[in-house]
Amino acid sequence: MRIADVDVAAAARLPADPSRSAMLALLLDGRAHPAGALAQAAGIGRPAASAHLKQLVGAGYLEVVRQGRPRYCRIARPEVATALESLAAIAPSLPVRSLRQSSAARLRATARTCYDHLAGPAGVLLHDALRDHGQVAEDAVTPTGVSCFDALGIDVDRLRRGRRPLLKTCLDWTERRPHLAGALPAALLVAFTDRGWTVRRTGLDGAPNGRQVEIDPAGWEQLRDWLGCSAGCHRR
Amino acid sequence: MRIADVDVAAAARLPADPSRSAMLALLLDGRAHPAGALAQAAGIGRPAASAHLKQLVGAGYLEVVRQGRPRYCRIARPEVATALESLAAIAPSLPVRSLRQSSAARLRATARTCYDHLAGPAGVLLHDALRDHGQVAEDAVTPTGVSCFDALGIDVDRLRRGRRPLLKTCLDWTERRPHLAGALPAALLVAFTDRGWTVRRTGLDGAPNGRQVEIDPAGWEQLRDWLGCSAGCHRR
DNA sequence: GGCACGGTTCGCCCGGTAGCGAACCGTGCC
DNA sequence: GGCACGGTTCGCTACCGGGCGAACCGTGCC
Repeated sequence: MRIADVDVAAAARLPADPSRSAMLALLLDGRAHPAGALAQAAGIGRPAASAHLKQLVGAGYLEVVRQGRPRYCRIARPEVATALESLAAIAPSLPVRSLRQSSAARLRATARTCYDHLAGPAGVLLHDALRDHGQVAEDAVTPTGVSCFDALGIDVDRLRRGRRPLLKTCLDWTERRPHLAGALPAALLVAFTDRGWTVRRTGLDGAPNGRQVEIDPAGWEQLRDWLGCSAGCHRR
Repeated sequence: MRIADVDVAAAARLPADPSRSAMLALLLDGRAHPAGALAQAAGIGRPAASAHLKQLVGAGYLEVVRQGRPRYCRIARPEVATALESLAAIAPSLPVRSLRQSSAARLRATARTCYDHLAGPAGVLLHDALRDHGQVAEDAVTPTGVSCFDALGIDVDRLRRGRRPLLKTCLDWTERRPHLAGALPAALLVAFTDRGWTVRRTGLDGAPNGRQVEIDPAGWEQLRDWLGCSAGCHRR
């Protein structure tokens, strides 16, 4: 491949836009993100983000994975990541970096919600702990689990009577590992929030979507304590 | 260096323009080129090329070397070349490639003129041969050289009486090695052209600058024969 | 000194394109 | 079926930025 035979300008045009490069920078973690999150990261509206993603997918930079309702995008080929990183090597440093922005990024890294239940690292940790300690087995709640959740004020039998599935395994696209969805995880998030372990946010950029969850260090410790306690429930 | 801390969009903006990427592609040979040649390669006017080069130099992509009147530009850091090559790896192939364009590139690679004398690979070859074989020594023509050039119909003594320096060593920026400039090399180019070894072109893009020189394979062979003959002049 | 040439600056035009709001669509949930 | 939500399409506006012509500048040559 000779440099004169390819259209370098076309390749550079896509990351040359600040909105697209912000999306790509977020996607450089190798994980898949929904279009809405990418729009939020770029600071633009959904229509604009949709147009950008259309271009990026059309150029073969990104690929789309369907997982439930939303569309998840991730970097399609390692060459794309390589090109972005080599561009970063000659890129000037960003002049200012707001505290709000950096704290938002840190927040996003530790906890988020998937609709109405805990996802992200905390969601995966919850999934692993409940499965390891026997409260959950094969997408079902075990008898030990019922009593353990009852201690948090959750009536598993009542949830089981509802139309919503009690428990589903959902692949977490920010962690690429499974977390738990369904009526029980939703109730667990409510229980965690009631106890102040997790706090609903109004949105990273002030938008009132209320889908973000904050776990401060103290809450994180208490949540992990409960997960350890749940192990005790099992042994008991 | 974290990807979120640098302005990837700013880095990609420069090669995203077709004119700039054409210049950069030409400069990827690692050699220095004058601004006019870069404008020609990009197919734009001098003012536009000047503005582009100003941006590329300001961003640290290129550096400027002064050599006589014109300004020569070359890639400043290897990281820039790396970034361009990694962009080329994900770039789409150019749809069409005109025969005229490719033949022009091939032509530029083998021969060109520096104002009125032979430069490029042929100019360097000429410099090396004349110096090796004793027609030229220390920017002066030797007695053996005088008789040898006389065989081509060149009156060295007459040239010596002119105001223009007979011989100067000039660093060839496309070869990064010295070639010969001055009244004698200019007369040599005329002699070569009279014999049909070299042919003046009207310009790569049809512009009537008449500065480009073509050497077809037959002419190249004859020129090399004469350079070998000039060695005989020395031994004689 | 005069000329020629490469390069630069300035002012203007114009095309490409990102952005938004509004409306629409499809899907999952209840 | 109805609702809610994520995503898309459409139409429009506005801005950024590249291109040119004209004029100017500096330098090398004669």
